[in-house]
Amino acid sequence: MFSKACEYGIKAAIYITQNSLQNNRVSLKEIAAEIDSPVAFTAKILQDLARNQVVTSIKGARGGFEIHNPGELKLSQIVNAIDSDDVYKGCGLGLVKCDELNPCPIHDKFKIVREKLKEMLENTSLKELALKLDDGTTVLKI
Amino acid sequence: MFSKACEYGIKAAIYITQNSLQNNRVSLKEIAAEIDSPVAFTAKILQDLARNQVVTSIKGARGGFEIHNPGELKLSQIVNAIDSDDVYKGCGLGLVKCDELNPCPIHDKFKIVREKLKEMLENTSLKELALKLDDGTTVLKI
DNA sequence: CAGAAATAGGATATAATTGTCCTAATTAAT
DNA sequence: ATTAATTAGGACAATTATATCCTATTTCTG
Repeated sequence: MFSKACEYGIKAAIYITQNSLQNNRVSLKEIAAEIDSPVAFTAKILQDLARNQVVTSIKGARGGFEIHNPGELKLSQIVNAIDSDDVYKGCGLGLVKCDELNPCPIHDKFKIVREKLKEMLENTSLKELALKLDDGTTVLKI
Repeated sequence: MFSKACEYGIKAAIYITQNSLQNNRVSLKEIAAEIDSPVAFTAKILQDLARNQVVTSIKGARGGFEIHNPGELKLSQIVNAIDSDDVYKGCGLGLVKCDELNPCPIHDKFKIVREKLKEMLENTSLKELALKLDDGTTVLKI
């Protein structure tokens, strides 16, 4: 569904949020350890998210990553930054010009799934996901 | 969402169905032309679908592909054969052990999407898709 | 039976994704 | 100021997905 990069990106963002809510800045190393991802690859993804204003990066000693508006930041912004919105907006069969007027055979049925996904990504904030980690009802690893 | 191979596979299967419903066997070349896919790559995918009993292949001159039970064949069987059921059964964040007891942060919300997708794939037959092509309300190309 | 038309399948090529390594730049702390 | 800790980013390596090419095999047709 999502690329590996996007999965890492979402997990990283949730973990950063969890810490930013406690005014705790976290380092790349810590993030990668916590979400069980390759350090250097995660670095690239975080650079990307920083360029897209999803996370704020602070360079230098005691630097790291923060997220300032986790209540307003939605999963869709991360997916968009890393994968593109194709996963919840594009045609299920990859047709470039598939739309209501020229639908592919699975258009109508797939639309329902896509809408659900879109709705879910656009209405889920990083903050609510981080809080569910905090209370121990969910996990980021294994 | 689906791999390119899977998209080609679905399109090919729908086109074969459309022809099998008229007792018309179709060749690889014709299929690839009709769904706008690379011929040799499509051949591999059809081999795969044949191994998985989705399509029947007939070798030799006047050979080609057929589908015998399009009313019973569901999209899920194609997706399963080519991609695997991960797309509609696996964890949204790629966690191997994500489940009701040990859910990832997006588990509950993602589950809804996944179920919709599963339902859609398991309840959509090749026959109904082919009929929608026949009556001109849908298209396979562009 | 010979030849042509088709699928099967192995080998290889290309592109995209994932992952690693090294150096540069930045900043806090001493 | 120097050093240590940290992110940025370029270059490269490995893996997987996509695509091509060639030969073998099968089967219909004449």
